[in-house]
Amino acid sequence: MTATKLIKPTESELEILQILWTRGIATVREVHEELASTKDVGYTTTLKLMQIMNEKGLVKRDDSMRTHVYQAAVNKEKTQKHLLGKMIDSLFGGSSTQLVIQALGENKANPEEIEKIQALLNDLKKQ
Amino acid sequence: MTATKLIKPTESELEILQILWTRGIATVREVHEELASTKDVGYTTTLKLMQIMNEKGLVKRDDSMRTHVYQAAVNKEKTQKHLLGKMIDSLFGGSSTQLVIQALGENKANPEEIEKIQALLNDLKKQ
DNA sequence: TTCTTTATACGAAAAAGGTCGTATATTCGT
DNA sequence: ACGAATATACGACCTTTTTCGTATAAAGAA
Repeated sequence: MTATKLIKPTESELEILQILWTRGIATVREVHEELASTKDVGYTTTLKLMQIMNEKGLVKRDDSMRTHVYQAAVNKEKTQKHLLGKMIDSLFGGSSTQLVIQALGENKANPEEIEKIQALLNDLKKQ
Repeated sequence: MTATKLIKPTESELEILQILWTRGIATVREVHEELASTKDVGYTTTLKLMQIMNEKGLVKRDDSMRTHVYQAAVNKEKTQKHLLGKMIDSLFGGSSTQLVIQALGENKANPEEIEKIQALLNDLKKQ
């Protein structure tokens, strides 16, 4: 199965993608240790998950060595945008602004990032 | 099972909640017709789903009549915030600002709503 | 009244996700 | 060389979610 576009990663798959996006490349062992520091899970579970992700095309792997080396095969920003879009549709009636308001409402954003958002908004207004 | 707090509704449950949040109250038939306009699903499927949601405490129903009348039992904004928080953690490394930037980046926000967001940001900065 | 339509209840099975045990192969240390 | 450690493959199983068929009761039409 070759993922041409727009697969929705599951929760567990997302955890693994996070790690791969950060590290660039990693072995199953490395991914697993990082996962295991947070939650209680067996090594073969992580292995199996990554094998499935490979079949789905979410990750690529170099299996020329005994220890396979994995990397993400899907783009981080694209994936974020895709999932975000789904959430906007299913939870916010299609209004991204509504989501933004909600996100800003509760959470603590630091001043520096607020500046960044304001600059972005100014750009949007000009168009 | 009485849902005091923080259940994560499934995709399908969210679709139904959407409808109930919009309409206020609705029968299974009404919910089903609205669902069926979008996707291909049987009546008893919708019924079952709503029965389960009732058990979970996601909806309440008045069954004093032969045709039961349902309404959402969970608050819309709370649910949005909850799910949003999960997504921020799992997809944006805990940074709500990152999510906001991503959401604003792609999508078309109308000028009026941009104003609203800017006002909100100004408030945040003052604190 | 009797047939048809429309409700709910309920069980069961299909689908999807996640978990792990076990088999087997390779590498490493001594 | 050989036992221990470490790798992948793979099947099986358990939950949760989604789907629907069938039974049964109430209401409506004729």
